[in-house]
Amino acid sequence: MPRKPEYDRDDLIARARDIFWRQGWAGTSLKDLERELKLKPGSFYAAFGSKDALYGLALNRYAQEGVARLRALADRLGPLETLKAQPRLVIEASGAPAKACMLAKTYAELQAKDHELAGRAGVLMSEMKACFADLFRQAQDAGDIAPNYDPNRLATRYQSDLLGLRLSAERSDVDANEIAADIAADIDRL
Amino acid sequence: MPRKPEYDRDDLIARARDIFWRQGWAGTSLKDLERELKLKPGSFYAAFGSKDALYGLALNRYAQEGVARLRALADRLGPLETLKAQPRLVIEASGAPAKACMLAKTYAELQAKDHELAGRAGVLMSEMKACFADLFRQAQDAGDIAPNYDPNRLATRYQSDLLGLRLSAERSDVDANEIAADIAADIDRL
DNA sequence: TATATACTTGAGTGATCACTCAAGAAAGAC
DNA sequence: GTCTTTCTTGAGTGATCACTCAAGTATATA
Repeated sequence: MPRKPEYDRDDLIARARDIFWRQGWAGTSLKDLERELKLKPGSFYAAFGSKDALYGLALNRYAQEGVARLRALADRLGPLETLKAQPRLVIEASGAPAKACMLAKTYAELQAKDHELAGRAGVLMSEMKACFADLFRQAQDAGDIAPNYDPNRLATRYQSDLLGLRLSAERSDVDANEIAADIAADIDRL
Repeated sequence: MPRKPEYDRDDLIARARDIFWRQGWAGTSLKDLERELKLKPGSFYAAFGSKDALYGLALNRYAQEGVARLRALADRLGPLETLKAQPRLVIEASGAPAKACMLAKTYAELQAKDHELAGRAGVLMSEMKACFADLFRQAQDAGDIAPNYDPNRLATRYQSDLLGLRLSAERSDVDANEIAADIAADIDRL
């Protein structure tokens, strides 16, 4: 009997993710969202409940797609080449609204407030770290990386490097391609 | 003839820096500042003009003290040992209000808005990068680092690594000491 | 002591914040 | 067509934002 919504919910979440990713949590007002999503306040709150709830959905979507992209890459290239390619790919992503990692930006912005979304971002970063550790482990099993390294430690350092790289890539006075190449070169020395 | 202010301006700037550093630009309200600095709005605006102006002073102070600390360290340890010690020191700093770099947090938060303070943060990061490049150059001149490396490129990568390290150090699921040790170990391999 | 000068105080400004809700519009079920 | 259900609309909520300003207070100089 009911009427169907005029919007595509998944599409709205993806668009919201891009806005939040670029502008941050405090930097994005409901006015911004209403304008970009073409939703009046009533529809917005009927659909998502709150700004924070939508941010949470956007964050999950961001992380989920990141993991999916990494796994797809690993299926094509194998673990070692994936780890070597990721730094370059992550700063090339031409359609992305920002170079820096949305999880890191969220964590940095909201952690001091003990905001629930910071906790969520932390968990998602941890899951991403686990993905990297898996790849390092697989590369080790394949004999591409010396067996004396601890894959968890490698993953921790690798993720830290990626966070730095992606933040640096936002700067105009930094050649992020050089950093990406140097990170990839480090993988080869393991 | 006039009356003297009851506050120590330098001390207020340092305290404001700590608040901004921890909570960010949007995350710090004038109420926060008035409470922590024990200043009524009238005194605040007479002293600093605006929230942004005080943030600018705090940012300059942050960068200036960072450079001073690095130079002092270099005088004691020499360039190579300074570069090796810095990662550990920067995440140890027990009195600091946050592990992450205030310049990076400012840049990440405000760059999308084209805020003047983001530009300032970028310039200050660039100056810091130049300091690192100087140290790499000096270490090269001293024969501690092979001469075929480009000190500017080393500095870019090093700063990127430090940004990642300092962001990672805010996370409870990451052992930042391991990352710091690994960054220092990288210096030794040059 | 008298005066000039600046500092302190805090109520109050308009703007914007996230969010609500009642009324109107649209579409499937009958 | 009629009814029921949901979606859309947008004016309006109280709270908080950065900021102002006039009145009161303290102090160094004359």
